[in-house]
This record gives sequence, structure tokens and C-alpha cells, in this order.
Amino acid sequence: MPVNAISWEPTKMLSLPYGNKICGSKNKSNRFPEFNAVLDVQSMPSNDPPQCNKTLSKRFEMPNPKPDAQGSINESKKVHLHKLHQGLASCSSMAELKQYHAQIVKLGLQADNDAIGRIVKFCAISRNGDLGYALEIINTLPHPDAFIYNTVFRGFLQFRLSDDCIRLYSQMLRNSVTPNKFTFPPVVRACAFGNSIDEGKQIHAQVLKFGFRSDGFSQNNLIHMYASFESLDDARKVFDKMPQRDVVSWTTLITGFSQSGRVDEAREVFETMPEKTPASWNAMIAAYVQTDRFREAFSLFDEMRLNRVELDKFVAASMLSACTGLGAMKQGEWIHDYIKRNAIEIDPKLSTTIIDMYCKCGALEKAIEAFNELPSKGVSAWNCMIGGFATHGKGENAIELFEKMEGESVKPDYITFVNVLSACAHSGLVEKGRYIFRHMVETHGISPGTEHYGCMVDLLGRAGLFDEAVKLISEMPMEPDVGVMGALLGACKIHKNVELGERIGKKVIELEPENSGRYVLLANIYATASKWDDVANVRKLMNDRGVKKTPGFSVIEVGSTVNEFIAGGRAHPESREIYAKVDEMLAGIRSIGYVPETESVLLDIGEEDTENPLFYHSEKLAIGFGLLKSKPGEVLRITKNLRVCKDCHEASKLISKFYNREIIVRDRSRFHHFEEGACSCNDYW
DNA sequence: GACTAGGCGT
Repeated sequence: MPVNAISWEPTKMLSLPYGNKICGSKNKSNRFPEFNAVLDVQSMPSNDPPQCNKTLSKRFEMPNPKPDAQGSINESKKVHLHKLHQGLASCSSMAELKQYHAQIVKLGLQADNDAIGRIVKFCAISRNGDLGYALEIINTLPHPDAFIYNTVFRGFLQFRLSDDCIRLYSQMLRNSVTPNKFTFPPVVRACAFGNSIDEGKQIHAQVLKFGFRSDGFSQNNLIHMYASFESLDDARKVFDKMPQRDVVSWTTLITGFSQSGRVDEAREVFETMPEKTPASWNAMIAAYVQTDRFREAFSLFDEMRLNRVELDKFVAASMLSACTGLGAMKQGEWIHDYIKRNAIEIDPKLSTTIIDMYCKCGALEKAIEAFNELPSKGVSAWNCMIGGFATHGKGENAIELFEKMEGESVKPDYITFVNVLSACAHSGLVEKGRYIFRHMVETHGISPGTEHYGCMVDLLGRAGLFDEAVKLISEMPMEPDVGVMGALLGACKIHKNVELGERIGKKVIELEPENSGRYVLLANIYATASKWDDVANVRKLMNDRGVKKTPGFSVIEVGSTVNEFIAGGRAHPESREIYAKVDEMLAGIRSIGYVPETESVLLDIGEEDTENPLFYHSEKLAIGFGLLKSKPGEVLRITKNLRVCKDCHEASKLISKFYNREIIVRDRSRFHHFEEGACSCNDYW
């Protein structure tokens, strides 16, 4: 995109409002050598209303440029112009716009800021605009006004061209155009987006010097800017110094703390808010959801309802996501019903959230129903539904839906193919996967990324096609990442390919030394080959590096309560009954052939004890609790944070047979539907 | 003539 050519002057720093405390690790210094000179406001008076310094004001002593050389616009021109403005308001394309522009030029108004401002506005910020054209126009104007500059700032911001926005701002000053209150919100946001810390601080100085200390919009954007620099102390200072804070100031600060991972401080701010809007409630609820603190999200949501605050689409989305996190389908269903009952707009984001909730809660049928109900389906809804089929091991359905999507002329994107390929991998559809991989490139012109390669390696590896998988990796145009290598490692585990597994395992561990799962996998590969010394070495390496195994937990929703279990845990108030039920359950399945499987446990415990922790894996406790609390025939839905271990998998199959129950377990990477002694994954996970 | 806060998935 063409950007104005500007000649720059030597630099000179100005003093900053808040010292230089921000550490600029992410700061890009010296990107705007011109900037400091232009932004020199040392000599500017700070009185309201905004003024500029003497040098600048000279320009403003000149009479404003008149629309035409002869003087004011005559009456017939005025009428014509009025009609033009009306037409422009409903203009829908650049072709049409250029015709209006031509007429304005014909009227001799090519330098008239009022008329040209409307043209620039369309180009810069309309959906069918052309920012480049706006820039060309601005370069031809002898005296573009603040409105025109501000409009183009917004245009730059829409395209995330923050550096260009900042450059144009300095050009505005060089052209002696005084910023107004609409100038700073977009310019400050540009600094935030571009992580331009030095420039941001200087522009902050300008906000004050130009007299916008009391302008809520400018100040709120400054809060946002410092928060995005993760300089919460400065954000807080701006907030504290504001003569009048509004609900946006509070909400911005809450989000700032939350996005810097300081959720508890966000809560403190939230608690002190004088009045709360749904946006403020949601900012806090989302803070909990984003940090997996789902229970706190639920309890805040209850509080919100007690305060008679109605939920809107944002709160609904956050809470649906909390339901997804906990596997709390009934609660999620309640929110979905609420959305429908209250005609809350289901936009593309909300629709993916709804579908994802049902998919991840194991209710594929309900997800399909929700998907079919959507009045219009964006690509993300299709992606989400295809991904749902994939994780449920319904590869054929995923492909069928993908073909339907193509049939309805919805353009598949990068993610679509990640999900379709992952569906092929989960269902072992090798030939189809190879075809889709080619189809993606040849028909849709999407070049494969690491995720696509990861899926292909997963697919080929699971099918035992190691040579082809290794060859594919060697052909990758980029470095294979840990996802790709991890997929190969997983395949080595399944097929007991010790030699390759050892090589890849070591590599993967070095790529991700803090991920305990990788060590466990390598240790298990050694264990299957009875290489006990190597098992011990991996374990020692883990200990030496202080890498802890992720504690496993499982969650089951019974009635309206969500119950969480950790392996061997006894924190549940009914733990005695639960353990008794688990013992009964294990005795039951032993009678139909259950033999505890110990292979997949990292052997860091004595032989004798090996059996017990397996008996009481969180998943078995959750199933025991489910059997205890649910009616016969009711489906048990369990969500687990780790992958199902081989023993639990075998046990779950037999439990489903012994008790004649359908059990749906969501693990870290997919779903297992246990029914009549078999699993939907065909023991292939 | 116009500006700022909160949501999803891969």
C-alpha cells in the first residue's frame, strides 16, 4: 500500500509523562527517527482548548482555503453538492465513489475538505473502500483537516497498519494540523497494537499538552495502551488521574490486569466498580474462563444473575466456554436455550462456541442439531462441526460434511483442512487423507502448514507407514515442529517402534523440555522393549529437570453438579461410597475377563503398588460416582485432562458391558464412546 | 462528519 513520502527531520526527545519505567523488551526502537522532532511539544502551551505552538499557528493565520478560487460556492453548486452528499451516503463501491469524486473535481471542489472528507471517509473505512486511494487523495490536498486525518487513522487501524498510522500522525503535525479529540483514540490504539512503546509515551504527552486530560475516549485508550504494554502500573496511573472515570475505564483496566495474567487484581478492581454493565461482568467472567478457573466463572455468573443482570451474547459465549471447559453440558444447554428464548443474536463467534460446547461435552447429536438450526453458517461453524466429527472418530461424517461445504460453495480455509485431515487421522482413513492433502493444494491453493503435516504424520504413523511419514517430514519446506515430531513419537509408541521412537523421543524432549507427557511417552516406549535402565534414566532426567507429571483429573456432571476427581483422591464428601463402588465395579469386570494393564504407567513405583493407582485413576472414580448417582441406562459423560491410559480404556469397555451403560469419555485429544464392551476409537488412539 | 470496554474455534 502506498504510504506518503515524508521528509524527516533530526531527532529530539521530549520529556515523558511517566518517566521511562517500561522495559521495552518488545519495543521496536528507532523505527521513527523523524518522530521526536515532529512531536516536540515542549514549547506548546498546555491550556485548554488545545492550541499549537507559535510556529505551527502561523499556518493557521492564513485564511482557510475556499472551495473555489472565485470565492464561496454559488447556490446551484450548493444544491448539486447536497445531492452528491446524499448519493455518497448510499455509495457501495469504489467505482461508484470515483464518479462522485469526479463530479466534485468538476465542481472545482477538489481542495474542499468538507466534500473531499466524505470521499476519504468511504475509501478509508468502508468495507468496499480503498485505503490506498484515500492516501492518494490526502496527498493532493493543500490543507487536509483533522477530520480527514482522523478518518485515515481509523482506516490504518482497521488494517492493523499501526506504523503507517503513527507516521501519518506525525505528518499531520508537520502539516500544522491541530489534533482534536477524535485524533488520539485511533493513534493511541495504533501504538498499542504495534507495541510502539516510545511513541506511545510521547503521544501520551501530546494528549496532555493538547488538552485532552479530561477526554474519556483518549484516556481510556491510554489505559488500554499501557495495559497492552503490560505496564499495568502506568495503566493504573492514567486511570487514577482521570478526573472522571466511566464504566469503560474500569472495564479496560480489568481486562488489562486479566490479560497480563493478574486475574486476582482484576477481581479487586471489579469489586470496587461503582456500577457494572454486562461488559464489566463479562470481562471478569472471561478472565476466569481464559485461565481455566471455570468454577469461579460459574460463581460470578450466579452472582451476576442474582444482581438481575441479563446475559448478552458475550456473557453467553464466555459461559458456554466455561461449560465446555468443565464438560457441564446441562448448564451449557440451559444457556443455549436462554439464547434461543431471548432471541440473542447468534453471530459466527457464538455459533462456533455453541457447537464446540456440545461437541466437547460429548453430545454430537445436539451439536449437529445446533449446526443445522443456524440461519447462516460461517466457515468457522463448518470447521467446528467437522472438527467435532473428527474428535469423535467419525471420519466419514467429517468428510461428508466437508464435501457438503464445498457443494454449498463455502470456501474452506486453513483450519478446515486441519480438521478434515485430523478426522482422517482419527479414523485411519489413509487414502482419503492423502487425497485431501493434495486436494487442499491443487484445488484450493492452500499451502500446507505444520499442522497439516502433523495430521498427515499422525495418519501415516498410526497406520504404521513409517517410511512414508519420515519421507513426508523430510519434504517439509519448514522445520518440523514439536507437533509433527510428537505425532511420529505417538505412532512409535502404538507400533512399539523402539529404535525410531528413541531417536524422535529425545528430539521431542529437547524441543519441549518442560512437557512431562513427552518424557512419559519415551519411558513407555522403553518399557515396552523392557529397557528398564533407559526407563530409569528418563525418569532421572525428569527429576533432575524438576519436570512434574501433570496431575490427572476427570470431571463428571451429574444432575446439576459438576464433580471433579483426581487419581487416588479422597476429597469428595462421598469418597467412601465412591471407592466402594469402584471396588465393586472392578470385581465385576474381573469376572468377565479384566486383567489390569500396567504397561502405560511410567514405572516410577514399586511392582507391588503398580496395580492400585491404576484402579483409582481419576477416570475410574468418575465412572464409579456416575454409576452411583445416575439412573440405569443414563449415559455417563466424563471429561479428562490427559489421554486415557490403556488400562482405563480396557476397564471402561468392560464396565460398559457389565453395567450395560454407554460411557462417553473426552480425553485430551479425542472422544471414546464405550458401548457393549467396545470403543468407538477401535482401540486406535 | 467521528472515537474507547467484554466473547469462540483451529
